[in-house]
Amino acid sequence: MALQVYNTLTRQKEEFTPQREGRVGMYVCGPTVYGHSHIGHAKSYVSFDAIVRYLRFIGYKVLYVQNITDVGHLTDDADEGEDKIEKQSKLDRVHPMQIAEMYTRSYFEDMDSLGVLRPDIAPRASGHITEQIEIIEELLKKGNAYIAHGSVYFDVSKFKEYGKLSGRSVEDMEAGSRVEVNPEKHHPADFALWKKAQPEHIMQWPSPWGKGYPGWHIECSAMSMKYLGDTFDIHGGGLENQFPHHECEVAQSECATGKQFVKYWIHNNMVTVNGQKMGKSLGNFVTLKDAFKKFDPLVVRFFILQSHYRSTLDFGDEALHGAKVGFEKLQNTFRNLNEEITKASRENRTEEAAIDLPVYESRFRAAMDDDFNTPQAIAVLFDLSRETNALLSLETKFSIGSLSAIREVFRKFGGTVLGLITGESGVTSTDVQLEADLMKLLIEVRADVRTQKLWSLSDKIRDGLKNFGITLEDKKDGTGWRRG
RNA sequence: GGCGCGGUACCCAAGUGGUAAGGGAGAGGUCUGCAAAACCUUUAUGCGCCGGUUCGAUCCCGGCCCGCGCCUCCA
Repeated sequence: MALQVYNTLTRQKEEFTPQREGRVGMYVCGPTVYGHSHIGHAKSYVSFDAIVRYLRFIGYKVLYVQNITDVGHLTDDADEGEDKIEKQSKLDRVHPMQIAEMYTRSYFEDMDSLGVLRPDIAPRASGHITEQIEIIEELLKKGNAYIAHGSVYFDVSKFKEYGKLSGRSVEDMEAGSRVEVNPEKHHPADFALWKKAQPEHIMQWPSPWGKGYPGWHIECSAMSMKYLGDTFDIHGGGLENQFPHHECEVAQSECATGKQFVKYWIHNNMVTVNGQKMGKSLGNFVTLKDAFKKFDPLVVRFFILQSHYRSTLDFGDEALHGAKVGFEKLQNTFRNLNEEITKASRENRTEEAAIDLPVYESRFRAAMDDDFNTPQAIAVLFDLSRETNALLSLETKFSIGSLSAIREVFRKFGGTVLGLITGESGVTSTDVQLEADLMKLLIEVRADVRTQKLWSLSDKIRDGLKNFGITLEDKKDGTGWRRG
């Protein structure tokens, strides 16, 4: 069964076949960096992270490009309003590029915490002004755009396929228009490619049409095609950007090149809070930095992957708590398995565990092949977890070989693909080593105390450690400990 | 008004034309000094409502109700 991907362009699942065998070019709309990232960003980029990881896992060489929007994204109607970055810079009384730089760093910091692999290229819009101007010139040359008072607009009437991605027609939009039409535009659906800058505008660049700055949509066309070619395999982004942003990208790109822009469009759904969309303009958003104070970033990642990327995800404390406990269950299994492997390495065991790992592997891959169904893939991991726990609780002690085989499956699927299972040492810093030695000593002392049945003293140690965030677990063959 | 999505147990959330994954919470049990962890058993005769197609529908079709998204910036 080959990989099936839901393509917004055709509104159905399709077998995934990249244009060049073995290689995938993928572009995902990145953040506009004028504030800290929120849960919505997390859902989007964690989802695409899982997609990239899986594509690589099944053997594709993926070039993953994700832009940073640091200019041109306006606060209001796509062709009016103020530049978001510049607005924030005025509020904070610092240079716009300082705002962009600060929140770009903040963004990557949060994504790193979530275990999101960095894109291969993270181009800045402000660093690609010339590429954007080139496309605009091409569009003017071909008659797909027009100049009005120093600004340049895309002429929607010249692209008869406008609306094919979002499934709407220009006529439909006129009827429901809620926004006052910019008088410079020939048609309400026309959109800005280049905006003339007022003298006080900080971010402006010279262009054939005078000083100005680029419209929002053009940056993605310029940067994606620069690094991935005129036609590339996957373009991803949030559902709310399907229209107008992505529709405009298609229009301007295909008019400029005369070729198909993107083969597969992948849109991820929104995060809601109490059933309502979470958005910057609604003021009900939760920043990741705040969320991480209450929940481990990997718990947030797990929570996100437990629902499908095309479903909405309702963010709430109760649900997050459920995710926390479930995630810990998975981690416990993996830790216990590692401990058992350590023991097995010191003993001569020959018993093989009867566990059908290939079945787990094929179930996992079938889930991911079906439009990246991470919730189902995680369910497979839980099934494996339960069977592993059952094996570990048996009297029989299994060989290091059969235990390691199980660990490999956890590492591959839980680690490499889903990015949930990380760590398990390899490198131990001196602090970690000291901690381990101290814990070993404490546990030994407590064991002595317990043989003398001095329970209150024994519990004092356990309760005290609990206050430091360390949990002791007494098992048949000794006491284990963990953080949390 | 136009376009689109969803309504699955107490909560989160997959899914299939043949009788409902997984996680959390709850209940009972095993283990244990106790706790924690883990394991076993259990928890929707039912998948918004009403019709239709079918041997059979939660899944297909039609209608209705409710919620949500896009059509203005947003991942």
